[in-house]
Amino acid sequence: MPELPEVETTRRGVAPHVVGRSITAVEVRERRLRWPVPRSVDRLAGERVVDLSRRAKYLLFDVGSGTVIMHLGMSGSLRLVEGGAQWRKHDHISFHMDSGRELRFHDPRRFGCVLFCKGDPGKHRLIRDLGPEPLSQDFNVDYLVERAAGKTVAIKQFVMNAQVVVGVGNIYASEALFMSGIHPKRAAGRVARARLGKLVTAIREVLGRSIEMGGTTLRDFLHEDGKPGYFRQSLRVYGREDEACINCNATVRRIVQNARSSFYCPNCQR
DNA sequence: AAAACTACCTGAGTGC
DNA sequence: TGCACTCAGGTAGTTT
Repeated sequence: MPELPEVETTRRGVAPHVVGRSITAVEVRERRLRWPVPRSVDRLAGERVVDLSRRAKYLLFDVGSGTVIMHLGMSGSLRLVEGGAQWRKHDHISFHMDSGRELRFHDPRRFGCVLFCKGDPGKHRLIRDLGPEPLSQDFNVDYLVERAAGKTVAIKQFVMNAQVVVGVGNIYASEALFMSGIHPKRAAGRVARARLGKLVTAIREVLGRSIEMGGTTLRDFLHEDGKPGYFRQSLRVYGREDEACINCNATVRRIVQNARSSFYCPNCQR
């Protein structure tokens, strides 16, 4: 369940080991990810990784001739291993680097993807219609007010819509709505401007703080093992059904929206 | 056009 | 101990 902070943490952890290095070989052992891994990925041997950036939860490996577009889905992870290291169950792809190490793509549920895009990745179908990055200046109250106007969709689903803003997954949506005192079922168009402002701040804060925590607990990605879980301990409502609200002591509730659990305080969130 | 629903997948957890 | 079952969740694509 990598949310945006984990993807960013992964990017920062992996970048020093791949940017500026050449790929010497690519091994694809399991092609059946969200979409089949194209043969163009196998042919990346000899390419140099010029940059590793992120757009939404997509990792973008700029290799000069194009861009590897990677998504970790629900259960994906990247790990650097010594050359020739044992393949683990669910290791699907290995990028051999000229450092002698290998970058392994691991994804038990195979919801992730590894694609190759020639030309501008910003024009790729997966990228082109995405909303602003939550930590950018483009994501602000004026923008959100404009997008929410007249919308009857629940605010929770609205903020999880990647065409509105990227990187707000199920957990952070619950957290941000709690922090801004908005009921998850409230129609997006019926949230007052001031509270949309609070929501912008809350999303920024919760994502920003998690990225910082990821930074401080950053594994070295050479001996990565297990889940970081660096936000688990600081969740305010998510997963706390039937427990006392940390603000008012009322009982935290869980409802299901679009087949996703939403946690909220019926007293603090209206 | 917008909203609702479906498919994809495996590991963890639960109940019998 | 083991089987059968449910749940979790990102997101593109399809249906209503």
